[in-house]
Amino acid sequence: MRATQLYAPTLRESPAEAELVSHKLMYRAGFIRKAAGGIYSYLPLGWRTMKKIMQIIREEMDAKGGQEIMMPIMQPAELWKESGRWAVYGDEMMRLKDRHGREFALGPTHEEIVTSLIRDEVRSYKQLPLMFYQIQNKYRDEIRPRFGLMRSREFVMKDLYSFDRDVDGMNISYEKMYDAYSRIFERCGLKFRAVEADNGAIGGGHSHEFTVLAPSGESSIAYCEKCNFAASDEKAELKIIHAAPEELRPLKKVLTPDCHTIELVKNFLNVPIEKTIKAVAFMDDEERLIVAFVRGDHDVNEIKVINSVAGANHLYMAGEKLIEAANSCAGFMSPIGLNDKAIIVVDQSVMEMSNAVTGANEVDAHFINVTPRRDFDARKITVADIRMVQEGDPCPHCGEPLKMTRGIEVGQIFTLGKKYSEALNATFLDEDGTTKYFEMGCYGIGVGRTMAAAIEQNNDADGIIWARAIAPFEVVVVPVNAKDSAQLAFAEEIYNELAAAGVDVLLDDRKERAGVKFKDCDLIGYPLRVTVSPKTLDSGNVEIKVRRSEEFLNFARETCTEKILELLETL
RNA sequence: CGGGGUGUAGAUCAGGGGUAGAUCGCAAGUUUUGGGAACUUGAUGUCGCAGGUUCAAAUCCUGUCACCCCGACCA
Repeated sequence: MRATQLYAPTLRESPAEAELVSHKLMYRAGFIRKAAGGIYSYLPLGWRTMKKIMQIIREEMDAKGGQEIMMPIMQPAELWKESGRWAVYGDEMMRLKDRHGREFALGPTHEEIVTSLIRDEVRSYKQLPLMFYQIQNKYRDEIRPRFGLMRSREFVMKDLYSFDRDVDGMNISYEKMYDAYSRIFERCGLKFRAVEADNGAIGGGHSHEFTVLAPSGESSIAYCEKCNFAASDEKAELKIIHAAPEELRPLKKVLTPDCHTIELVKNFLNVPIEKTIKAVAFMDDEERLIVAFVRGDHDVNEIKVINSVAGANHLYMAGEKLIEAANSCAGFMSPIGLNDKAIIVVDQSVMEMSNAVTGANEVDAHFINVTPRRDFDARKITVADIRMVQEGDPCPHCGEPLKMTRGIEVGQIFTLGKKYSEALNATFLDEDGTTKYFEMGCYGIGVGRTMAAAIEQNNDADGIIWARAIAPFEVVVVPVNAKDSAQLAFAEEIYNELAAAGVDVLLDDRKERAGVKFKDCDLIGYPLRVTVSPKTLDSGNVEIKVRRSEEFLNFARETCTEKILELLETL
C-alpha cells in the first residue's frame, strides 16, 4: 500500500479529554475518532490492527473446534424475559422499540440467542460438543464511559459459547479455551496473567480473567512470582495469619471519647493497628444487618462476605437505625454484646488475635484485651476468609509473599453450567435415553481493549511500538525525498520485493519532508523502517531502523529482503 | 444519580456588551530538503442550541443539549 492512498491523519496534539496514553496515541496516530461518548470510528490504520487481532483470534478459535457464526445485534425482548435477564440486566442494557412498540435490546452478550438457536436444532448427544463464536459489536450503556476504547458503550467483542453433554465435557471445553486465550495474547505480544476470578452470581464453575499488566489498568490483581498463582483482588483466597502466643489478660472496658475510627482508637490507646479489630456494617436486600469484623489494618472484601452469608446478594452500607436495633452504635461495634438482629461474620485471622481492641457497642467505649477465641460467642458468629488481599500476604499455594499489580482485563472465560439451558429449557437426548440440559461455557475477548492494552504496554515519548503480529503494517519504506525520482524508484523496487515476499509493507511516497515522515513513522509505530536516501543510493546498502530498540542496521541491497524477513521473526 | 468543569476555525486554546482572534493544520507560490522548514498570499466560524435583558449579546440572565472530571465505599 502507498501512503498517498492511505487515510492516516496524524495530529500533533491530543484531544483534551484523552487521559490514557493509549487513548492519546490512538487519536494522534489516526487510529480512531470519536462519534459520541464511548462510541468510536476506526480509521484505516486502527482497523488494520483490529483485523489482525481478530485474525489471530479466529485462527485460535478454529484450532480448538470453534465455528464462526453471526448472530443478531438486535435481539427480541421475549428471550431476555424468558431467561429473567430483561429485568436483572438493568440500565446497562440498551433498549429500543420498533414501530409497533415491540421491545428489543442491543446485545450486551448473546447467551439467550445462542441458547435458543441450539435448543431448536440440536437433539442428540451425538452432535456434541459444539462451540460457536462470533466477532461483532456489543452494546453496554456504561454509567461512565471513559479512557477511549477501554470502557466504551459500543465495542468489538469475540464471544464463544460451548455446549457439552456433561460437566467433564464442559471442563474440557474450558481448558481448550484457556489454552487458546493464552496463545492469543502471547501472539499479540502482550505481558499478561490468567487470574482466578470471581464468577459471582453464576456460581459453581471456574472463571479466569486474562489481564494485561499495566499500571493504568482498572483491575487489581495479586500474583505470586514463585508459583503460578494469580487472582483478582476480590477473589484471592487467603491463609490464616497465626500470631505469636502471648499471655492473655482479662477483658476490660475503657473510655475512648470521640474515637470512632480505627486511626483515632489506635492513637488514643497507643496500640499497634494489628491489635485492633475493625467493624463494617452492611445491609442486604432483605435489610438484614451483616457486620463484618477484620483486623484494623485489613480491608473487608464484600464479595467474600456475600459468599459467606447464606441468601445475601448485594450489600449496602447499613444505616444507624439497623445498627441501634442490634444493640450497638456506629463506630463502636463489637461481636461481644450484639443481639440476634446482627449476622456476625469474623475474618479467620481475627480469631488468631489476642489482647486486641474492639468497640464496646456503646458510644465512646472500647474493649481491650479482647481474645476472640475466648470472648466471642462461637454459636453466634461465622468465621470465614472475608478480607481483601494485600501486597505481602502469603501465597495460598506456596506461601511466598504475594505481589500486587494493576492490569487491563482483556478477556474472561466462564463455565456457566446449566444456568441458561435450564432457564431457556434447552435439552438434548443423551446416550442413556434421558433428556438432559446442556452444560455451557462462555468466553469473551474485547478486541478494541486488546489493541488499547497493547499500546499501554508498548509506547515511548515518540509514539506506539507495535509487535509485528498486530502492527498496521510490518514495514514502512521511506524515500527521504519522494520528489527525487531515483530515490522513489529505488524505494519502489524494495517495496515490491518485500510485498512479493509476503511482507505487509507500506511505501511512504508522500512528498513530505523527511522529518515529517519520520515523526509519523515513530508515532504510528511500524516495527521496521527502511530509509532510502542519496546516502543509501550511493553505497548500495539499505538502512533499517528498528522501532523498538532504536537501532540502525545496514544491509546490502541484494540480501536486504532476506535480512528483513529474518529480523521480522524476532519482533 | 449527586457534585464540579467545559462548549469560540479542522486541532489546541485565548478573548469577555460595540469590525471574530492566536498557534498548528489546510490551499497557492518562491526558496528549502535525513527528524514535525522559512517567507508571501489566501480560504475557513450559526462563538453548542433556544429564549430573555439591551439601541446593541459570542460576552449578562434563564433554560436546554453535548462532552469531560470526581463520587456514589471500610463508621
